[in-house]
Amino acid sequence: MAVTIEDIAREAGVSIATVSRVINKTKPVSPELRARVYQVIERNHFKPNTLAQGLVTKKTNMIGIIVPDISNAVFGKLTKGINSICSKKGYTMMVCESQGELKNELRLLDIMEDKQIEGLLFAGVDVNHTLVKAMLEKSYPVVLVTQEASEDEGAVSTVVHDNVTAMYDAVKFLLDNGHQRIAYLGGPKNDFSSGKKRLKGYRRALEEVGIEVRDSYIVQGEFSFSSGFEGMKTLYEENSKLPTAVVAGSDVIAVGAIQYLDSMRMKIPDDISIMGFDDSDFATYFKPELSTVRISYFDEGEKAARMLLRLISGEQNEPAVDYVPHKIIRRSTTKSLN
Amino acid sequence: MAVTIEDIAREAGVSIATVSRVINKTKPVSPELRARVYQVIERNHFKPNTLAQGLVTKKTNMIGIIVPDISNAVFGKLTKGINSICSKKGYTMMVCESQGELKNELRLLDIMEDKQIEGLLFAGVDVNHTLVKAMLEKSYPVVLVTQEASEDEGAVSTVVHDNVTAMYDAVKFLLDNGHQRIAYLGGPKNDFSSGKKRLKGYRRALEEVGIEVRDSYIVQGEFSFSSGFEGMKTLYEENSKLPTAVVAGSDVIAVGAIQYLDSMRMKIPDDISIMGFDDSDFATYFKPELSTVRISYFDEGEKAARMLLRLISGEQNEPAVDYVPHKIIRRSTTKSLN
DNA sequence: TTGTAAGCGTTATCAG
DNA sequence: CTGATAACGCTTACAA
Repeated sequence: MAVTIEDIAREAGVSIATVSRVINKTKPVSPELRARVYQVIERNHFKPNTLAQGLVTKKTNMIGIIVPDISNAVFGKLTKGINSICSKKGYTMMVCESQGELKNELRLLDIMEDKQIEGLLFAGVDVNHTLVKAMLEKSYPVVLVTQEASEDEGAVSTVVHDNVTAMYDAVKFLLDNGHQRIAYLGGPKNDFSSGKKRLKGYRRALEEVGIEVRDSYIVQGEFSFSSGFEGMKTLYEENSKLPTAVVAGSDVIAVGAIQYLDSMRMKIPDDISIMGFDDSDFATYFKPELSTVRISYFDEGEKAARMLLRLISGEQNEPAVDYVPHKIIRRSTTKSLN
Repeated sequence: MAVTIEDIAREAGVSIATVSRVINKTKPVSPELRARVYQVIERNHFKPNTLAQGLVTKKTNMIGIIVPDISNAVFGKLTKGINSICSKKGYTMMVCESQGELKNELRLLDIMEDKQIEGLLFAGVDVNHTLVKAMLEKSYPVVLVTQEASEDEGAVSTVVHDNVTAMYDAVKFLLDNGHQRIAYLGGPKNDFSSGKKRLKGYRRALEEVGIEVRDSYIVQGEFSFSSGFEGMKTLYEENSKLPTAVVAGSDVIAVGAIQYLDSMRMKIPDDISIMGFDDSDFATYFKPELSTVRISYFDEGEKAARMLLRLISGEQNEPAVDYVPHKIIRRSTTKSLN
């Protein structure tokens, strides 16, 4: 069906070796032959079969990406960042969705191996020992992105933002603005980096200034609007003494909380301050605009992709950890009490 | 390095053909041998090299996806829908970003061919003759999704929502609610399905009831917040007689428009009604909640993937066009004048 | 039911 | 500089 290197060789009156050489510029070929071969290639729209190439060279120019949820904006940005640098280097991405379930993640790790990817970018929810072990056994290098490993720390390369410090800074910001009663409305308990770590940052900031962290001020749920709404409801109903500010585990959660407060006729930020996390696109779509901590997932994707490429090329050999900066964005859902 | 079929054969004391047979269940193998082979496979974690397999069988179990913007929520949903059915059937997705530029689209079409994908899902911006021609020349079947071809209609399979009717229905909804002066705040002029077609629906609805469509009520831009903001500004400043309602080409545009009106102290929906398009996640995140026309991009992705699989399996041979339904969602940014 | 061997489309080694 | 030819890892007639 498709035209092969052999067809070209025959038509150009040379050996397939020569054709291969002009394609890959791997060894000198006389100008005349080269020209002749190029002609025939053009005329026939010849494109080498990458499967055959990969079979012998072990280079497939494909990298894999595993994310929990393809349609989630965070992973969309991340993937875009990854793509921006990979496509530039001639790599194509195979992207898969794990739903954040270990079973799927393990299966995809295998599938990726079958497909002979050259490297993998992995965004997980809880990268535990089982997962790390499986990754280490694979034939390709992997870099964790967005989530560091929860066990076997440092065993596999990682590019993340510092969740502990990011949330610490958010709380600190509120503290500096005179807030004392600050609640935490976070994501899943079992989410290592975006759940546990952020909560840790919250705790640390409070403890550092000697404020007691009360359990009734901590609500964990999902990274969703409805979870933010319900969580805020819980906070509202279970605390006779309401917090003056709440830090949310994500912008969507923050917005859900705002809507609940709105339904209770609470004014933001006058009655209560709300701080988001991520700086999603929609953070400035409505009034009051959301104060939040900005994470550039696009940059994170780029950085991770660069590291993976270094690992693939052998330019880098040891696992490394790289951090992407975050930034507190003060907008209109937070108010100073000073 | 990796263990091959030959290693397995040797260790199990059978021929590689036998191993191949037990792997693919392609021909009967005696129970004893089968068991023995399975054992060895398990013990060595053997996984056949899919490149080698693909080279001979022409089946790579990979499909391609080309979208203008990976991080755009619409395409995120679409991709998720595609993935949901493809992964179920054992297909893996290669996803690429075209930025909506013809040059890139053409290049990616080629790359996909190199990679030996079995089929392609294509989301474009203007699928013109050049593009259609290129697609038809490829070795794989393609189905257009989200965008029908702007030329050579019907030449390549398509799964879309009916943009003309969807926008027609939106305007009709407003008309039925007593609005007479309705403006259009749309996407790019050069976007065939989401731009031109929607505008066409707008015109048709108005003309049908004998309302003159005035140019000053039509503003086209980008599918972005700022474009919605600026577009609304233009509408506001260039019309002494303001519209009582505006239909937007997307929810983001609508939200940008709302923010401009808000800055002008206009009340929504009392002073002016706004209708979005897409029914994005954030449509209900803030008050007033956005009235819009719902398109289920996830379903669209699923439907398109199913069609592609049918094309691949040969179950379907002729190009077909399939429509996904839309639905008017009345929420709080539109008001009845009746 | 099992094995042998001829591809699949390239690259790469080794002579020439 | 150029050409045979042996891999690469697997499937699939064709024989046995």
